Amino acid sequence: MIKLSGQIAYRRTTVANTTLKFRKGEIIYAQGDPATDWYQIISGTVRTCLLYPDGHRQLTGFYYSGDVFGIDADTYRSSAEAVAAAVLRRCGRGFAAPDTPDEVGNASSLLQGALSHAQACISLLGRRTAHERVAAFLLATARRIGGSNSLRLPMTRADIADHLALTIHTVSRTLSELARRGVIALDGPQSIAILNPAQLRLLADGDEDDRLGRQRTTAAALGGPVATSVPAVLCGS
Amino acid sequence: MIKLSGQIAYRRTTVANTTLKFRKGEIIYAQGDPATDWYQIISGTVRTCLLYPDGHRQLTGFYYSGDVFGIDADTYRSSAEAVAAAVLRRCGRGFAAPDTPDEVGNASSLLQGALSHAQACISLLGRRTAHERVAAFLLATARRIGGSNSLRLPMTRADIADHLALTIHTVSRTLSELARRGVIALDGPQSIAILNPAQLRLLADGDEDDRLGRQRTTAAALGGPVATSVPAVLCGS
DNA sequence: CGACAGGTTGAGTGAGCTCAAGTCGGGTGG
DNA sequence: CCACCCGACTTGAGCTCACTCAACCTGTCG
Repeated sequence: MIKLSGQIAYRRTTVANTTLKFRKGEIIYAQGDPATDWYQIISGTVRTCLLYPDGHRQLTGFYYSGDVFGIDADTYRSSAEAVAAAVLRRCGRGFAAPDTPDEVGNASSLLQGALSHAQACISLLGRRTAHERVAAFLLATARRIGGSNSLRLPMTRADIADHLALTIHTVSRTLSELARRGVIALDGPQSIAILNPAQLRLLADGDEDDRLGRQRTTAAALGGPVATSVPAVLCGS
Repeated sequence: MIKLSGQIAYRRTTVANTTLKFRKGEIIYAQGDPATDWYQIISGTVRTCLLYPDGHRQLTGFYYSGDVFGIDADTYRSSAEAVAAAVLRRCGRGFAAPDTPDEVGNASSLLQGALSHAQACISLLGRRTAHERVAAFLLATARRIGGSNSLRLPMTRADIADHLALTIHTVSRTLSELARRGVIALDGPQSIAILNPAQLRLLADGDEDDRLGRQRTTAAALGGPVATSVPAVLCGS
């Protein structure tokens, strides 16, 4: 087990901050459960997913070492499952109280983090083509867990597909094609090296000029995070 | 509900809570601006949108009378624009401070609301077909601004399309088909009556059995979360 | 070894995109 | 008042990208 040998100066919260272990695939909490606790990942990977009546699921995020998840108001809006074996710290209902200025942060910053995560998910889904989504996903994942340019994906193709609202076939095909084009290299299904980050960024931003002759006004495709000084197009009137 | 600890009890709220008017199409704040204020809608409609480098946009939400928007940590992650003429109350940077227990609520509940909004957006985008998205959008909008079963959409088809990640053509076609099927009635582009809410709900939940002979295993909709055994029956229409 | 889960790849199909008219209504000017 | 324009919307025709169906490969585990 993990020993928290004095790294935290002094813990005064008598709320049980227990350490839990989950095996691959285990459910941490289910959609609809009362949202009593939130969790911080000590090691491993966790996914949160929305389940629909028709059986399909939408993964709303992957969480890695250090991340916090399970921030919900009343009941959990999504379920959480271990993608790979995970060690978690469960923090009992402290999040609703706006103190805990130490450690991971207070209620507002936790919620901000959750909001940020949700908006990242929207960005992924808003991108339209499979190439854009996969490229954006790879970049986001690499930024989070990538050592230099290689990363080991802890999740399956099905997880990626349900995260990007694609099928596993399309995810697999798209990765294969990126590898064929030399943008990435696949060393087994889980191990990916990003050979051409710039190209991948172009793809993620919707620039597909290389694939088709389709010209877009990507002249200013420079990596400005936002800017988009908005040419003429703005909503009329 | 939420306990405020004494240490942050007081903080003067002399910040200007000003009332502002915006004309149709006017920008309230831009993506990337420092997020100093949040807003409450007194009247009118507002949309928030993410802008991508390639020019396309993802509307992350529509906000109506009483709603609050502009909750962001550091800088605005999306821009906000008036869909129709809007009167807003601007609330200066109070949101970062966990007080303001009066009026619309404190920081945590505002953030919860924003999070809830974001997750609704994810649900819309995660659903797959155009029919599902449009049906879900209509239901959500009717729940929010619908008097009984008729509603007047303040936004254009382009707004709806950018919200659902579809084209205006597909939105228009889908609405026309729903009208043709008698699920809704169109009285001009903006005025919609929901004639068959149950049917619309079925469509929104991914049940399209009525449209095609396509059988889904919806009989056991409560089955395993994944499974996908799919007994290859009746799939070749 | 066989069974099975995860992954890849090919062939064919169709939902939604693109391109292209055409309609409708409101505003403006002659 | 009508002619004209323009923006919003609708609708048709064709195409394409991602889904479906299907086969096969690979590695792991009992």
